[in-house]
Amino acid sequence: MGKLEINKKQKKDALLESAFSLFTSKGIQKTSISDIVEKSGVAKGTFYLYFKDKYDIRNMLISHKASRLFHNADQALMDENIDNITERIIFLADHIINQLCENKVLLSFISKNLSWGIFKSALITPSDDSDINFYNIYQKLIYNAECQFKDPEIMVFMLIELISSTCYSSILYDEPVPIDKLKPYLFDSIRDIINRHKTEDNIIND
Amino acid sequence: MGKLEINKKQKKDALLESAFSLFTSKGIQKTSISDIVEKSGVAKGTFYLYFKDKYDIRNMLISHKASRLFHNADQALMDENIDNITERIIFLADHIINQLCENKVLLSFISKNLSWGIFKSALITPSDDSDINFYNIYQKLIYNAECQFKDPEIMVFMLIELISSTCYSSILYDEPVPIDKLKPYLFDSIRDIINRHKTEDNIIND
Amino acid sequence: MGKLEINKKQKKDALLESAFSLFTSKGIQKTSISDIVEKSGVAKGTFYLYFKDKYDIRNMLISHKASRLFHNADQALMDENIDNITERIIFLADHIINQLCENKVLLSFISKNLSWGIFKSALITPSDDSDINFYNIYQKLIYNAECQFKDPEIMVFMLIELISSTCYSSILYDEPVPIDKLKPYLFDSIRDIINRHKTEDNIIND
Amino acid sequence: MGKLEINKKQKKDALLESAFSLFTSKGIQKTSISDIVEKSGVAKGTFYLYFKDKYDIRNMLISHKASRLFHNADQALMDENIDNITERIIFLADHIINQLCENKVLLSFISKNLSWGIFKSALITPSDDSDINFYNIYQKLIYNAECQFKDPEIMVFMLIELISSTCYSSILYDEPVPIDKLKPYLFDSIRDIINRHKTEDNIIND
DNA sequence: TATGAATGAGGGTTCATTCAT
DNA sequence: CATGAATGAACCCTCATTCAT
Repeated sequence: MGKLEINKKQKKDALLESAFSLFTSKGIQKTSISDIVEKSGVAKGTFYLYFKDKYDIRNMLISHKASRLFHNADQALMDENIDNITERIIFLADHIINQLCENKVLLSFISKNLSWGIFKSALITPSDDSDINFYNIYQKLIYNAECQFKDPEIMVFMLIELISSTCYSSILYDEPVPIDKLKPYLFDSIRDIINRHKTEDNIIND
Repeated sequence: MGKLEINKKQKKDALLESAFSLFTSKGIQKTSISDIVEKSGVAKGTFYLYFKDKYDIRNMLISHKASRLFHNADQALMDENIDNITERIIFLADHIINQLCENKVLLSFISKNLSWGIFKSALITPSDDSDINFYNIYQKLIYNAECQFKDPEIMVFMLIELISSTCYSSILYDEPVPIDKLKPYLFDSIRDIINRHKTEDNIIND
Repeated sequence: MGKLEINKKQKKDALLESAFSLFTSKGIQKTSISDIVEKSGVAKGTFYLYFKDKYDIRNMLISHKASRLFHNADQALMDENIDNITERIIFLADHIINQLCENKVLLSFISKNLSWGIFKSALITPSDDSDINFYNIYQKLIYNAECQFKDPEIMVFMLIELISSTCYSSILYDEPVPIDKLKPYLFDSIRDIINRHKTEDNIIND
Repeated sequence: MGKLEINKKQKKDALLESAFSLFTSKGIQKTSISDIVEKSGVAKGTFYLYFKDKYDIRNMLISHKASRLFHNADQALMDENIDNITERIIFLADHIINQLCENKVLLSFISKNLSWGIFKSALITPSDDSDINFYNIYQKLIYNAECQFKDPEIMVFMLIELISSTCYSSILYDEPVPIDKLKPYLFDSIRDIINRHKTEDNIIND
């Protein structure tokens, strides 16, 4: 990579990092492009060399940050030896929840956006610097499962919506209870949802 | 109520209705106070006699509109004769979902805001023109139930988060499936969540 | 007129005068709205209370200034006693040319714009503060003439285009000759054009 | 011409052609140097190796395009056998008008600029790639005429101003009438102007 | 010669808020 | 109470120009 290319990457990364920092500290609406370039130490025009507008940089950030969450969880799953699909999903959920507990600003940033719409648009399209995306993980899980599902897409949809919306309030505000108190109930519901989608000859009582 | 007071109420109502219409048609961010007062036919300064800013009027609207949803569902429930608490909750959920299907702009307005945080701030505080609020309905349901629950607040929290976040995508975008296809799965999950919270001596198989 | 209305008129007039001064001294392209409001001593937002943009204020100025030119010439014509339509037109042309000689910045401002297109859009629509417009003068001239014309609109068109485009260069740059040297030729051509449009039974040798 | 010189000429020509295309399609004001270099497929800095700024390239274009108009008309005139100076001028005017009718974007580009000022600065100075210029044609016409003129420069000035300003409106907007309806009147006026400039012993009645 | 990333001043425009009427 | 003209800071974005490569 030439000197110039390194310089460009540094500029873009500086803008992404500054934007993330500002978005999470003062909110997207209150963050201006002036704020971002000032924090990045580049000129205003430089922003427009790399991004269309504020929402362009936001989408890139969400895509990037969210795919990292899933990638990390998936990596950790590989080190475990869990043969049960239900427990594999629980493991992934738990791992992601734990990452979000450690990184609350990230949670508040992607939180409400980490729902179904974003999966289709952001996670399927691989981010610049890696081949990881949510669909690889999803397919590996479902197709390698020891049992069959009916409407697996609905199942995943319900899991993601339930997990993301309950965790947001619980992790960030301890409302209605802290995440550790919520988890048992949440994992029970995850199991219920999965079981409801198993085809009849595979029902496993847990 | 004197002529002057009626006049004041008319102005405030006009502002609320105009704001709702604009918020739902062009979004809150893109709606300016100029827009609101112009549509209301009042002067700009008048806005500040009734509301602090744009977000003040938004909160009043959410509170008002959401409590109407629950109130309508509760009224309809009274006409039915359902003795089973689980099915009473299902009935309420179904009724609210149907209202939102009929009124998609309302859904997109309160949608993501119709989560736990808003209940505490908006629904508990009774709105100006009625005594209805969510807590009345909640208490009537839980305390008159034929069985006992452990952690009922967590149960309600999970129900609301699951319902509101899945319906948003399903009703508005038919993603991942239209609401009619989602409902069976959703109601099953609601039943599961409720059953998980019943104290052991009350378990009812459904 | 209330105090407030006087104040408003003063603001608008200040903006118009400042804009005219700047347009004529540094050109329309180089004049910014910041320049105009600064010279007017009003806030930037105030500009947008009265005008849509820079070209809106330009059009108002052209319309206003051009109609004044014709009005002045027409007033002067009334004091004369010229019964010949050709010489009445020459008198008007001469008077307007003289006004433009006295006011070269005005010439350079409306100059190239003072052509056919502008008559239709700007001069027919009466300006705010007077009923004068070009069409009144035009009709008075043509319909009260002692003779008839074929295609009078083409005649007026050719006269205006010839006069305005030749005077621009001659008055402002003495190119190819100063206006006083040009006038005899110009007036001869005006007479020729008018004669060409007289219906046959009215030809007057001059 | 070396390979390098050919390359340079290609770059400059690409810039000129791109600029002309953009100037005529979106206007000079709205065309940026970025637009020009992008369309040309050269780098931004390269523009400044050949032109000072946007107005520099515009002037070169006007000069080049206008001289082609006159050159074409003059070439066509040579194929004719018109011994009358008046009709030779009419022929040239007609030919140029016809070229402009065929190429309205060219008309709108040079239109209002095709007046006296531009002849001195643009047409007298021969363009890079040809010896043609307006003054050759002018001198050939006047000095080879079968009669003498007084103030021939004023005559040409008036002809050009009359023709260019009336044609602009008539060809582009059919205002006040389409060019075909205007031509008879215009050519009559051209004849009148020429006749007025003939020295007395040469007057030809037409 | 040629490049194109970087600049940053300056453009037009919006709009929440104030306050004299 | 109600008005709406006035404000002016702040916004986003463009683009001519430079200069290290």
